[in-house]
Amino acid sequence: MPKHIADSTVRRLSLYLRFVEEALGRGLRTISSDTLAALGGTTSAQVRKDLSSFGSFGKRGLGYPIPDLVERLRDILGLEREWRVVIIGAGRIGSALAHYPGFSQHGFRIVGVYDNDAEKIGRSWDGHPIRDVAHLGRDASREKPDIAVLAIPADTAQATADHVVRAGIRAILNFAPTPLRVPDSVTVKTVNMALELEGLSYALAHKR
Amino acid sequence: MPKHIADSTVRRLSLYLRFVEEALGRGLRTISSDTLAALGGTTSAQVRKDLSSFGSFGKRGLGYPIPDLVERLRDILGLEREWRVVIIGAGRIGSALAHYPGFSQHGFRIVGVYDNDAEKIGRSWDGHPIRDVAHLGRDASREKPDIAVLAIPADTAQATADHVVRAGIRAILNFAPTPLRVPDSVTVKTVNMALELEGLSYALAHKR
DNA sequence: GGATGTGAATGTCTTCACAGCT
DNA sequence: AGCTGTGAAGACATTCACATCC
Repeated sequence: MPKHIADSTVRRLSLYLRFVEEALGRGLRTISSDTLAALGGTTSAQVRKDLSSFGSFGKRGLGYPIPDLVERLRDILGLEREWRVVIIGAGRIGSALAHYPGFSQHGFRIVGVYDNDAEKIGRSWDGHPIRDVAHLGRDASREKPDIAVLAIPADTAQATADHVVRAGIRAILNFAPTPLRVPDSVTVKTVNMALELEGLSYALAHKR
Repeated sequence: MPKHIADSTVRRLSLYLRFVEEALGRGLRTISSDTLAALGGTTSAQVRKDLSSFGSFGKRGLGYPIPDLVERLRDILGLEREWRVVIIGAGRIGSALAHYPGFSQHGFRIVGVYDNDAEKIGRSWDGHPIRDVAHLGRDASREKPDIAVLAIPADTAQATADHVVRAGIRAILNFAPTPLRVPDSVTVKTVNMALELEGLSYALAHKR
């Protein structure tokens, strides 16, 4: 097991897991790096490198045994346990995420929903009471959330992230269109839809 | 102007644009690679490399003139013109995107909303009538959309993407949690929230 | 002096190609 | 024969460091 696994590798492992789970559901017994590569839009060498980072459990001449592979990938990705998630920003994005297929399926459980809008606080949101974000620290010491989803505007994102970090939460999924500064002990993934759109705009503007 | 600009570079350019626009709004005149690097979470050398790919328009000893930089970046990213967007899948994700600040601000205009659910077709969605996705080809020849946003489940995503490609649309923003196969002439960006969450899960599971 | 622009060095990720196991 | 596992090569991206210019 190497010191460090690249982000891009982890993303591919998640993809493989999805395909392998599907193959498992169809009752298949083994799957080859070639097949996984075709499904995941990569190459067989890449698949083998990715998987061999964590030990060799494929069978030469046959491929990877599917039940083993599912278990191994779920284990590597930390999906054998349940992660406790708070959503900060009771708006459309958080709602979309909460309804994402695979959110609860893959062990992500919403344990709290927060907002800073007095109009919203106290109301119900997809079955969860909306709490005041000012109480996050107090609640967190009791409920020990693992992940905070920031679904709020850019201008309050950094302050809220600081708040989240102080509450002892060590992972942030950031939908605010701005990078966040956090200590090394905290992991952030930013999903910036504006960047994706502008990437498409760039491609359209420059493509022959 | 080099043959090819990396995706990661384009993403950073989008970020820089956001910061420079903000600086412009505050009436600043120039901005240094150091300042941009701090805002964007990168290094000054990286900023200079990124910008110099498109010619040199910084002033040594001063930094980059902000109005020029805004214009140049908007031009590079293709944001001087309006892009016509269709949203396929009249659900929460599409709705969240449509309300994203900067969507219309940055020249992305929704020209059609589609679904395949007979219950939804004909209803109104954020002021747009929901149309039958079966009519996309016919509509597209008239309305010439540039970008299709796929906000639909994984199992129909590839077939819908094929449909979109046949309709002559050359850019896809894919929120379905699966990679898409499209011809080289079509650009796809996939936003897979499950992958981001699992990336956090991985980090939490492995961090000391 | 202060900040850019850029070749060279470094670091990281991907692809190749083939030995080795089943 | 078929397919994995993996060093070595190659491609790509980032960082360094310094000459260059305002």
